[in-house]
Amino acid sequence: MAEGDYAARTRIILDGWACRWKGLPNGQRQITELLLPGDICHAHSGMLLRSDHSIATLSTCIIAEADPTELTALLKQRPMVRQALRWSSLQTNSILRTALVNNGLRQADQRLAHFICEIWARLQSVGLAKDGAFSWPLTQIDVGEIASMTSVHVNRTLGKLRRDGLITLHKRRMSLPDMARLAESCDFRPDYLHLKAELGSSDP
Amino acid sequence: MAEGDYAARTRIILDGWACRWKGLPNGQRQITELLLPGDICHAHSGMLLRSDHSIATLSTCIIAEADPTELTALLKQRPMVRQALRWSSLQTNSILRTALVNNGLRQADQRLAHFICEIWARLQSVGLAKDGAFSWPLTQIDVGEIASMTSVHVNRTLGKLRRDGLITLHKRRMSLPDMARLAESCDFRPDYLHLKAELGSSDP
DNA sequence: CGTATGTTTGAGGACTTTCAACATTAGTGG
DNA sequence: CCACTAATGTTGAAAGTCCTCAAACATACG
Repeated sequence: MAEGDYAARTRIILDGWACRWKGLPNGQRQITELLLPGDICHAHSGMLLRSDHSIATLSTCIIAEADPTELTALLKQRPMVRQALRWSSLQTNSILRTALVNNGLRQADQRLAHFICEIWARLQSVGLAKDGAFSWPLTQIDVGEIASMTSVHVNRTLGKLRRDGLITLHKRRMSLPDMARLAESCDFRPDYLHLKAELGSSDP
Repeated sequence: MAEGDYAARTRIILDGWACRWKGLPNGQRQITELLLPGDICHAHSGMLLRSDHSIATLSTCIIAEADPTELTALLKQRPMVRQALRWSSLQTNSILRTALVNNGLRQADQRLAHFICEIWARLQSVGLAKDGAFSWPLTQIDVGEIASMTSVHVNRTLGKLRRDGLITLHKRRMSLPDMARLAESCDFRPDYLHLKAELGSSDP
C-alpha cells in the first residue's frame, strides 16, 4: 500500500514481518512501526481517510484479509472484538510514543538494545520467541530506518552489543543470552506494550 | 496526570497548551505530543489501561471535563461523536508518525521549521492563528524536549531561522513573515493532519 | 527590586555520518 | 548443483552536527 491511497481493507499478518513507513523527498525513509505476526493492518474502515504513510513487507508474509461487510457486522455483534480493535489502536499509540522517546533520547547502543527488547517481548507474547531466540529478518539497513541511524552505525553498534555479550545474531536469527542484563542496560520496562496484565483483564 | 495512573476522565483543552511526555531514569524528558485548544485528552474511558505516560500543562490552561456516564450515553446515542473520537485517535497516530520522521530524519533547522509549521496549521484550523501570527508559550527548553535537542541548540537554530527571515519570535508571540518559504524549506505538507477535507466529509 | 527562570554566546569534545573499499552472503540462471 | 551477480555486512579515516560545560545577560514573577 502506498502513501495517498485510500485506506484499504483490514488485514492481519499471519506470518512474516511488515512495516509502516514514510519517506522524504531526498530519499530518506523512516520506518515508524513494525507489523509482526498477529498485528492488525488497517482498522480505518469507514473513515475514508487518505493514508499518510506506506506499508511494505520486510520478509515474505502470509496475510489474511477481512471482508469489509462481514467485519462491520462482526463489530456490531461482538463488543469484545470492537474493544480489541480499540485496544490495538491504543497499543499502537503507545508504541509510537515509546519509539519517539527511544530514538530521541537514547544513544545508539541503548537505542538498539531497547528496540531488540521490544521485538522480543512482542514475539514472546505470540509464542514466537523460545528461550530468548527468534527469527530476525531485518537487514541492517532496515534497522537503520527504524532507529534513525545509518546502516554503518547500526553495524558498529550491533558489533558492540555482540562484544558485550548481550546479543548473538547469525543467519537471520537473534538470540539473547542474558535477557536481564540486556533489559537493564537500556531500562526496558514492557509496561507500555500493555501485554500480559491487560489481556487478562479483558478476558471477562 | 502521571505515568502509571489509571486513565482518568476524558478532558478537552479549551484554552492554553499542554503536552504528553515520557521521562528516562536519568532525568531526560521527551514531549511526545502537544495538546492545543480543542484537543481531546483521554479517550481511553472504559479500557482500564495504566497510562504509560504523563500529561502536563505548558501554560495556564482552561480544561473541560466530561462526565464519564454522560459521555458513555452520548457515545451510544450519537454515532458522529463516536466517529469524531475515532478520528481524533487516528489523527494522533498520524501526528506521532510524522514526529518520528521529523525528529529522526531532518536536522535541526528543518526540524524546527516543520514543527512550527505544524503548530501553525493546527492553530489555524481552530482560528487561533491570524495572518501567520500566534501565541507561543513554549520555552526553548520545551521545544528541545519536543524536537529531541538541547535548549542550547534550539536557541542557535531559532537564531538561524530568524536570520533567514523565516520566523519572528518575540515576547511569546510567533509570526511567520513568509509562510510559503518556511513550508518549502522543510517540505511541510499538511496532509497528515487530515484537517480541512476530512472535516468536510464528516459533516453530513 | 531581588530572585528565579529563561535566553544568548563561546569553546571543546562526543557521537554520528559520509565516503570508500572490501568481504561475505543470498539469489538467480545455467 | 555450481557459477555468477546483486545485495548485505564489515572496516577505516575524515568531516559534521550536535552536545556539554560554563558564564553572562535578559526577562518574568513575587
